[in-house]
Amino acid sequence: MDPLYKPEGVEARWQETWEAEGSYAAGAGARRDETYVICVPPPNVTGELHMGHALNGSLQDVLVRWHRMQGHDTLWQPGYDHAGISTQNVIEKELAKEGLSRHDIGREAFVERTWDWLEKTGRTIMGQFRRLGCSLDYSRERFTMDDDYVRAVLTFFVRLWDRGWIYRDNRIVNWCPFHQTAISDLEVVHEEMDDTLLTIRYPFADGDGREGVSIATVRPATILGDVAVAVHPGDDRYASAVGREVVVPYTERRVPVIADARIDPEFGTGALKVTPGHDPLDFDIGRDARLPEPIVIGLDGRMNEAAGDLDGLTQEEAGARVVSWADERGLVEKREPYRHSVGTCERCHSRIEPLVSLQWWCAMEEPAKPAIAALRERRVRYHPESQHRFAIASLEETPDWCISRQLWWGHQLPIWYCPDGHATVRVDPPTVCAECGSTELERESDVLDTWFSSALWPYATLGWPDETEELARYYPGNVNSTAREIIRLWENRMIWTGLETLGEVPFTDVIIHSTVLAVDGRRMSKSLGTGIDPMQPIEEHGADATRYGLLKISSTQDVRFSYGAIEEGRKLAIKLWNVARLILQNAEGVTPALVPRDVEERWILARIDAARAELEDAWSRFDFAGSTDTLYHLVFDDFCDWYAEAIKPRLYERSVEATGTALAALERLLTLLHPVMPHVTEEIWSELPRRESRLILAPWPEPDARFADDVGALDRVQEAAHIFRRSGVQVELGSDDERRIFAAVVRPERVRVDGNRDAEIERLRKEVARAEGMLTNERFVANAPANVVAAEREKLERYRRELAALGG
RNA sequence: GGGCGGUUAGCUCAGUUGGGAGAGCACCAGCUCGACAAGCUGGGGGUCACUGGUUCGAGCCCAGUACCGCCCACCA
Repeated sequence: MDPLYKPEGVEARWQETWEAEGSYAAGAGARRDETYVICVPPPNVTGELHMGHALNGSLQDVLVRWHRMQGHDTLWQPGYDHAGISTQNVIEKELAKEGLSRHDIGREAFVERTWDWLEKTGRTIMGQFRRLGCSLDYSRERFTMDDDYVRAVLTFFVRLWDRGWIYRDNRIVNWCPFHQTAISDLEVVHEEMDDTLLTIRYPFADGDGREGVSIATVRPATILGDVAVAVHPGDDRYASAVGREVVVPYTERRVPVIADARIDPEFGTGALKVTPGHDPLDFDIGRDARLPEPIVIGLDGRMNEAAGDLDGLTQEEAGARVVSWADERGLVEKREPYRHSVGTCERCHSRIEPLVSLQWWCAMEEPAKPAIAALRERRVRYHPESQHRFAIASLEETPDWCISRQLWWGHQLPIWYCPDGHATVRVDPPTVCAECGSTELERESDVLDTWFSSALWPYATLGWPDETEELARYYPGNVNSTAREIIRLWENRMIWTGLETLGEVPFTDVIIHSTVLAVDGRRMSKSLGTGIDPMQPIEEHGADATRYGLLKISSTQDVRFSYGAIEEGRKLAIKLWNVARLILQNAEGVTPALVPRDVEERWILARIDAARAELEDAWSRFDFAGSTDTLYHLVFDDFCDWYAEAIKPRLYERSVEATGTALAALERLLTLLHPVMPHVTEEIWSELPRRESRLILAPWPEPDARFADDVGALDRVQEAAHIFRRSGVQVELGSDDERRIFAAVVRPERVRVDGNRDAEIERLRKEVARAEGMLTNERFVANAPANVVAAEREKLERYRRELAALGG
C-alpha cells in the first residue's frame, strides 16, 4: 500500500470500475425481493453541478449505497430536464451572437439547433455526479424530451383533458417581454426596485374639476387602461364618491367609482385605479364587477394601438406623456420616491408585465384533493416536519395552473384546430376534426410548462403509459430529495399526478435538504459572486472528503459552506488509510477471522455494533450530520486510539489470532463507512486478503448479540488511564488483560506526568459533593426518573473510587 | 406582509423523551515509541441572544423581545 493516500487517482478508478462491472445497475447485489427506489431530481440539461446538487447527491447516495448493501433491489434513476425557457434562453443567446433571432431561422431549425447544441455542450451534470461517486444507474439515463417520454407527457395531457380539467381562457398572466411568453407565478422572482409613487387626482365627471378621487400609482402608462376607481366599502372618506364617475387623465374617459373589499384603505390614498388588463388584483376586481379588460401594452412591452396616439411608445415614454398632461392641469398631487419589490423573470430578470392573454389552464381544485388527503394521512411524509405542514398548506391554496408557454423548445400541446376553431385533442396527430370532420387541421403552437413534464418523472422514466415490468416493480418508489423552493413546483405535483395516473403516491418520504449558503452566510449566487463550484473541493480534497463535509453541515435548514468540514473528511480518509496499513503490513498470509477472545477485541466489535445501530437510526431519520460524528469518533477514538494501540504488540509479534480478528474488525469498519466514503473504503477493501467481491455490494452487518454486553469491558482501563495521565497515580487493575492493555496503550514508562494530583483530588471532591447533594435532595429522588437517579449513584460511586485511588 | 429556521468556546457547529455544557479547527504544554505531509496525551477558554414563566431541576418546555437568514407573497 502506498504510504500516502491520494484520492484523485483512486476515486476515478473505482468510479469507472463500479460502473463497468454493473454495480450501479438496478438490482445489483440484490438478495431480497424488496425494492428501494429514488429518482434524482432531473437537473437542467444545460446546467452545471452546484453545491445544492452536490449535497443532495451525497445524501441520496448514502441512502442508496446503504440499501444496496442491505440487499435491496435498488434503483437510483438519473436523467435530465429539458428546461424549456432556460434552454431556449441559452440557444437564443447563441443566435444573438450571430446577429440572429429565433424568428430569423424559424421553429423547425431552432429546435434542430437546440438538439445539436445539447449533443455537443449539454448533459454535463451526470459526469459530475459520477465524479462525486454517486451510484446512479447511468445506463438508464432519461430525458424529458426522449420520444417515449414525450408520448407520456401527451398521454397525460389528454387524460387531464378527458377529465375536464384543462381549459382555455383569457386571464391575467405574468408576461416576460424578453422571452415573449407567459410564465407561472413560481417562475417570477421579486426584486427591490426604486420607483416614484405618484398621487394623481381623477376629477369627478360632474364636478368643477377641483374635486375628485386621488389614486396612487407607480405605473402611469397603465392609466390608459383604467376602467374604474375602487375604494374600500367601509372607507368613510369615499362613501359619497361611490357610484359617481371620475375622469381618467389623458384619455378623458368617464369611469365609475366602485367599492371592493380587497382595497387596503391604509395604502396611498386608499383609492385604487382599476386596470384589469395589466394588474392581477385589478383583474380580479374587474372580473367580479364585470368591467371591460382593455389591453394597452402589447406583448413586446410597448404601448399598442389601443393606446391611441401613444401607440408604439415605451411605457416610460407613454407614462411621461400622461404625467405631463396631468401636471399641466394640476392633477399631480405628489411625487414620492418609493422602494418596493417588483416581479421579474427568474431567467432574464426582465420586469414582468402582467397582462391578459389567452392561455391554457389546468384546474387544480379537484386534482389537489387526493394529494392533500395523502399528506394528511401521512402516506407521504415531508422531512423535516415543518415542511410537511407547508406542503399541505401549499396544496390547499393552489391556484389554477397556467400550463401553456409561447416557446418553441418543449412539448407542443397535442391540440389541433380546424378553421371553425374546434379543438381536437389526441396523442397522435388526428386527420380530421373530431367535431366537424374538417381535414384542415393546424396544431396549437404553444408548448407545455416545463414542470408539466417533470411532474411525471417518477413513472414516465419507468415506461408509463405502457405497463412495463419496470413500472410494476419499481413504482411506487421510496424517497425523493430536493430543495425547499421546489416543493410546489415539483414535489406536490408528482404526488397528485402519481395519484391520478397510477392511484398511488410516487414515494413515501420527501427529504427537503439544507440550503447551502456561502461562507459568509449569504446565499450562493452567480450574481453576488458567492458561488463555490463543488468540483473545486472534490479536486482538492477528494470526493469522499467533500461528501463527508457536506453531510456534516447538513443539520439545519440553512447551512454555511465549510472548508473545515471537508478537511475533517480528508483527515478521516487518511486516518483510515493509515490504520489499514498498520494492520495489513503485519497480516501477510493471515485471513480475516472473527474469533474475538480478548477484552479489547470484544470491546471494539461491540463499539462497531453500537455505531452500526446509531447509523441505522440516523439514516432512517434522514439525519446525515449525526452519522458523520459517529463515524469520526468510531475511527479516531475507538478503532485507532484504543483498539489499534492495544493490539499493536500482538501485530508485531505476528499473532495470527489477533491479526485475523483485526482484519475482520477492519472489514466491519469499512462496511459502515462505505455509504459516506465509498472510494477510500473500497480501495482498502481491495487490499484485504482473499477479497473477491466488491465492498459496494458487500452485505451490511447484521446486529451481533455476542458483543452487546461488552461495551463497558474497557471502562476500567480507560478510567485508570485518565487518572494516570492527569495525576500520575497508577490505579490497581483487576486482571492480566487490563494490565496488558494499560501497558500497551498508556505506556506508563514513557509518560512523564506533570499532572497535579492535588488539583485532581480537589476536582473529584467537588464532583462528589455535587452528586451527594443531588442524591440527598428528596424532591429529586422522588421526582426524577429511576434511571437518572441510578446514573447519578453510579457517578458518585465512580468519583469515590477515583478519589480513593488518589488517596484523597 | 406571511411561513420557517438560526442565535451555545476565538471560528464552524453538535446537543433525540428537561437531570454532569460538547466536537472539529485554532491556541498553550508535554510526548513522538516500527500506521499517520503528522500523530498521541493533557490543558486554557462559554451569564447556552435577552426578559419573564412552568419545574425539585431549563441550552432543551411556554410567553414575549431583539438581531441574522432562507423561502413565499398581486399592497396599487
